Amino acid sequence: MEKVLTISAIARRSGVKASALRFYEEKGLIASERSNSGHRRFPRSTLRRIAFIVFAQRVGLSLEEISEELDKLPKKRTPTRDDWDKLSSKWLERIDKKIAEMEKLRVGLTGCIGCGCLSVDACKFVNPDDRVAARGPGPRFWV
Amino acid sequence: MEKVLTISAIARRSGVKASALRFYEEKGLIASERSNSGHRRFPRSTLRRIAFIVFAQRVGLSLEEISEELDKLPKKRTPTRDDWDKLSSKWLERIDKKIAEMEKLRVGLTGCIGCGCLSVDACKFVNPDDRVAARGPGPRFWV
DNA sequence: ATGCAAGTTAAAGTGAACTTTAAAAAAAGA
DNA sequence: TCTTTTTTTAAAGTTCACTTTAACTTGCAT
Repeated sequence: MEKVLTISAIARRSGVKASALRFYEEKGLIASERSNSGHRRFPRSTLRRIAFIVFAQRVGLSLEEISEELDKLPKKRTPTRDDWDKLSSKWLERIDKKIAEMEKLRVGLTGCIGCGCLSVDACKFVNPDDRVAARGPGPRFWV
Repeated sequence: MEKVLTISAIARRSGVKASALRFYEEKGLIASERSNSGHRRFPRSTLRRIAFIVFAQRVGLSLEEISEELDKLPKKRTPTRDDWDKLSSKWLERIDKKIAEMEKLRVGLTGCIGCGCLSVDACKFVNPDDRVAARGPGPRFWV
């Protein structure tokens, strides 16, 4: 069991492509030392970090948000299970919020089918006020 | 109450920007006649169509999927409430699937906190097999 | 020694869903 | 009539999360 891992070893064990790992490093989400020849050497703890990233993405966090979360981990020592647990607690909120939103859509949909109100004027689920405002250019996401 | 609406009227009533409406028309999601001078004139039924689009997006359908759904509407006559209801039934499935996925993440998260297994090797929620394969370049989405 | 796999970088490309820009024409209000 | 607002088009720009490409250097096995 090696102490450090190459990029392909990390990729194989995490299921995240090497190109994505380089991208994450560029964004500061993970870090590596270099071998004499300049090749990346990742500490084993990187695997847990990547697990966090992947899970957080599924929960709906953007890489920027994930980055902010990861910045809360202690820098001087290897994060303990407790450190990780603290970050994850935020996910429950997020997950519950997502579930709640879907439930709301579900109720809205049933309601709209029931009353036939699927129109911009009447249906509060398609109402502008109910949607998030676009921030800047690019795709608009409906939280 | 006018029979046809200008693009700004549609934008105001739907909360969807004129630029997005033009984009939707380009993609064939909505259609318009033209005035003598070449200005768009949308039939009132466009509002309902846009309501459908916005709602469907919140449920998680892509514009392409939405386009396919809209193509199922009758072309010869104005769609009835029944026509719309048929399309919406697909949403319930989709919503329930989304809710189920979040519940799964929730259970997984609780489990991972409980057993401290948030690692790539042990946790089935961050396991590669559990994730969708990337199809082509671009962002990867975890269904 | 030779050859191939694996690693490096910077820069450009990708896909979705739009937005912005620019230049010109038409409609509406004072 | 004059001015302001609205609308038109085509083309280029934007964001996110990566991937691909190209040109090169290293590592490892034969």
